[in-house]
Amino acid sequence: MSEEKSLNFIEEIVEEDLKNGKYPFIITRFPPEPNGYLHLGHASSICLNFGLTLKYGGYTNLRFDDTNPVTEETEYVESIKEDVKWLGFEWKNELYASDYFPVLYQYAIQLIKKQLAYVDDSTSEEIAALKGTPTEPGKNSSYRERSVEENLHLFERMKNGEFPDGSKTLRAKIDMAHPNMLMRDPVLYRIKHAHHHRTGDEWCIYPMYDFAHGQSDSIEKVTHSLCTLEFVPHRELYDWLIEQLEIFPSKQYEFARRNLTYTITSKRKLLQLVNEKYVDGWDDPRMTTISGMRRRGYTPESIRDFCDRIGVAKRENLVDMSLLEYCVREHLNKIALRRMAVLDPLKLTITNYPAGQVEEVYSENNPEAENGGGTRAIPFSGSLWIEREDFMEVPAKKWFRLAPGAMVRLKSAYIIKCEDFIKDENGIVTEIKCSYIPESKSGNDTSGIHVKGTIHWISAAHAAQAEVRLYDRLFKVENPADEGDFTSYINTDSLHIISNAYIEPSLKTATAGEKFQFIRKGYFTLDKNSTNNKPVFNRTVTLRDTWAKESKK
RNA sequence: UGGCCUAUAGUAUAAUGGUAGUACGACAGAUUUUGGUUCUGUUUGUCUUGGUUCGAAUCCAGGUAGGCCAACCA
Repeated sequence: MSEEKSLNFIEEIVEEDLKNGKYPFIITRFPPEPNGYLHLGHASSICLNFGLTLKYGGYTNLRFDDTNPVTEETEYVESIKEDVKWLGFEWKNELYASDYFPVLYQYAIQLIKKQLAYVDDSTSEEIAALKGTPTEPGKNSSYRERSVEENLHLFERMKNGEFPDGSKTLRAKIDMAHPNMLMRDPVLYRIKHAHHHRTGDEWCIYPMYDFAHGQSDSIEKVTHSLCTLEFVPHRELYDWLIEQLEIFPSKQYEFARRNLTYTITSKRKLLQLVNEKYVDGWDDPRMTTISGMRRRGYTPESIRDFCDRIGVAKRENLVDMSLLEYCVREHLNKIALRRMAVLDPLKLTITNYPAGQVEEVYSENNPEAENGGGTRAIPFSGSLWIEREDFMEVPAKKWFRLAPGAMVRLKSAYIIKCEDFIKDENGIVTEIKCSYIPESKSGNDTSGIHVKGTIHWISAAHAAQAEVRLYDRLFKVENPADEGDFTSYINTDSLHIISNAYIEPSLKTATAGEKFQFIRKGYFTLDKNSTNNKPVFNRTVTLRDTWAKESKK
């Protein structure tokens, strides 16, 4: 069991830093901006950051990067905390970049005094115009050479609320001809007379990401500050600010964000789906948000396993959804209780079963568990519901379910033979008539008959009703974020509601979030929309279906 | 006419100058009272051209392809 798993490039850096004594232990942080719900991409980052300190010793902070009051809300803070906890991780400290506003303000004053920052009266258009382009150098702002005293004075007045939004900024004084656009006198502070979710109206100037993130890392003595690839060009500025401020040298390392086929992992786009009502809220089970996946029936274990399997690297990627499905099936197969549910009912009558007779049959709760996870009693009678798709009037090749004259076993009960079937005037089959073999009862079958097919069923008189929600992929194309308007790729058929499925009686006492395998149909969980009269089940994922493949040939 | 990042089966990820491996997928078979699970097998790969070396996926150089950078977003 001691096989060595190879290290990803970040683990290699950490091991090296630990080995040569650069740090006695490591500190990481997970730094979400509270402007949306967490999604699968964040899960990857969470597993990385927390996983690292769990593995190597140290701790991880949860730090909200709340420097832009206009997009941030307490609701998001709460959902983020819930999701991180649910995924199974514990942060050392709950922190906010906004806690550092006073320190950050002092840092800015330090820069001004070192003549490394200045107050600029340019409009954002003017700043953009002087910025140059990636291939042409920018030009100095005419406010660039203000004196230290004047800058200090103006910056204080900015803080005091003497200027309207957008009228002034504090900029770092670096190099307008720098090949890295981010080094061309980046804006450090902007004026926003906006209410902040934590500091209220205390501040009307707010630091930009670049003047908050690295400094927050440094204040917390974060050793390894992990972020995604689009921040690579920011690293130079990150290091420059830390160096000029002469503060703890946190180091930034970048990894590639994960993309998943047939979905999007962009907070902005997910917000759009919510706002434009393509889905029913952030926790819609079709969303790859953590809360959506939780509601859909995914387990934290399966998500962590997925993140572990896809690993961490620096190249562009588009991970196959089938891997995620594999992970959740693997876990659910071990833990989900087996139950029977008929989603598309067809009446079946056993003609030689004593009229009015009811008996109990026993079925194991989980064949993967020890002793089958125990058994439960299921009422059986001569009048049943079966799945419509389990009968074929003209059987296909290799078909081994019900067909005229064919035999199948009713799961955990008897072997039956199809004797006849009834159609209505439209040619729709309305009822199957079968005979059963009394000696074939599960557990003490003395019939000597072997059948290939086993189907699930529900006794009509004992059936409970449920709503079942079947989900399909939200997008029709593998990479909806690739080009064009992603909303044009939305699969308009991603939710199929079955309002009157039949479920076995034991399912009536299911509790929210409980995991089930509806035999032969897939994994399901009880939705929060359930009522006492009508449970609602979400399909997490189907079972692998080799027959579906076979029948397409 | 810039800077930076990246390139290994269909997908994701190893191999850290010395036998190109693993997982998912696909395909075939065995087992099965779930066409599930489990088990076995098969399949497919180092972007390109040079160079260094006894030996290169790995080091070097030039190409090519993809990505990121011109918010008072993060």
